[in-house]
Amino acid sequence: MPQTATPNPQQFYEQVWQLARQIPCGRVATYGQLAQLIPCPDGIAPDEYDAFGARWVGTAMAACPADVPWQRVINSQGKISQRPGAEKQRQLLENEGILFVKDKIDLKAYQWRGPGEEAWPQQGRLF
DNA sequence: GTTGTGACATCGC
DNA sequence: CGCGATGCCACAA
Repeated sequence: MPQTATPNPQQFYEQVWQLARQIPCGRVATYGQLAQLIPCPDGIAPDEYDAFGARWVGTAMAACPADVPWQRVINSQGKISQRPGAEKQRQLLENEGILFVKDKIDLKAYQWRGPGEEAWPQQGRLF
């Protein structure tokens, strides 16, 4: 008899953080992408999770520890979400080798595919 | 126990 | 292509 929608919300948060830590340098991931990479919690409908899981990721990232590269997590628009220090985040991403085009980055080239891509054949540098 | 807000994504105009 | 409005859950006061 489920009383709460998410039995272990905090565990879900740890999943997000752990997944964010696996993002290699020079790569970025979207909130929706992380949400899809994480299995939907027990008792949650897949469609519901797919629809709003991204928001839980955002909430989780809102309280992410310092060892999490939150800077590599952006929205599905390929832009940096509205948050204090957004400009600094852009600098950090540029420092990793990510090129910004009109405040946007090419997710098609920089979006992280998922666990397993962390080990790139060449020192993780694209060019 | 209730109310308000949020580091998103999607659809419509 | 840009902007506005919508919907879920979780957390803090």
